[in-house]
Amino acid sequence: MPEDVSVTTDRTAIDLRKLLTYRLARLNAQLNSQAIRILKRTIGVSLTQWRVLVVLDSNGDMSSSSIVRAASLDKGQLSRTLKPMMDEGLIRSTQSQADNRIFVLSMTEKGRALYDKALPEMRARQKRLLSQLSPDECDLLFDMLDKIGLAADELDAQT
Amino acid sequence: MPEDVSVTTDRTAIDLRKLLTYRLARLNAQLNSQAIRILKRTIGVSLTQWRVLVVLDSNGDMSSSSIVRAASLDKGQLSRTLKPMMDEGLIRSTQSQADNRIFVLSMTEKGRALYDKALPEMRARQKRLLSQLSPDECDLLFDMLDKIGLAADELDAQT
DNA sequence: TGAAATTAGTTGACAAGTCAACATTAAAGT
DNA sequence: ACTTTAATGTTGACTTGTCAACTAATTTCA
Repeated sequence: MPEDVSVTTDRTAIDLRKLLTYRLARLNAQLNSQAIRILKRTIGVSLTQWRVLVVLDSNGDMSSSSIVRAASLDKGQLSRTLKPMMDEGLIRSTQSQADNRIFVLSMTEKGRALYDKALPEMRARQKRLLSQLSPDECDLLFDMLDKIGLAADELDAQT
Repeated sequence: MPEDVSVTTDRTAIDLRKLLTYRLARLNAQLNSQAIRILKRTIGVSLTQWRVLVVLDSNGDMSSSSIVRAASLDKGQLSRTLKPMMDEGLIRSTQSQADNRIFVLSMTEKGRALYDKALPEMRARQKRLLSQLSPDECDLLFDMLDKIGLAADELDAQT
């Protein structure tokens, strides 16, 4: 393996690793690709498709726009995600009688079967990822993520 | 504002908010778009371009592949990122005499000027994002991010 | 030395994420 | 009632991220 070609002495990546946003981006990319790999292998759905199923399972039948709000997805992205899911019979859409703009989405039996098939591994993974943290640390982590998000909101508000 | 159309009672987003990977994805997206907005407004560079400048500043002149390693970027993505930066004179590339495959990249005066212009706001932002955390909590946060990343590595290794 | 393996960097192909325009329908305000 | 405003969901355009193929240069090692 050849030496890194650095004109200065090598302070490699020290600074970057102290940058919160960079660290989060890296970790997120790592976790994303892991989830994508697992989902592809076990039930052949995309991560976004999986998140739709999670939302439908935890919130019950709901409209596109409700999913957009619940999962903070882009509505265009969601619209395009749903199409193949309906084609493959994972979800079903029924137009609301009360509001003709709205289509209520629900999991089909096939959708639920796939969901249930991948759920154990996905749950185990979440647990495993947090396994090196004490329950207290875990709570604190979620707290801190909240605080950081709020701090970001405030920054936006000021500008 | 119309009511959410949910057939079941509304357990909205409770489950999703407890999912680590989902939370990280959300926060990351939020921070990303904030950084992109700031960089566009202040000096008109993309986030990836900015990260290249950060790496070059902290590590000194270095090759593409060193940047790839330091910042965990895709080498294709980096190659395409560098092109417009050279066109606009933010960085300069010199072929290594020792190894003809390697082009050593360095910031130009113009590149450094832009970097210095945005740096205060970007630094202030990082600080601000962490301002609601005590120094201890902050250290713990980085620790936990490390642990989660390692746990993910182990999961990958087992499969 | 010289064949095989490795590395640097570019390019193409494609998936995922973001933003804005649009038609349709419903809600709000006068 | 009716004009204005806002919400739903689809689509197009564009950016970013990811993976793999490829050429050229270098290293490894028999």
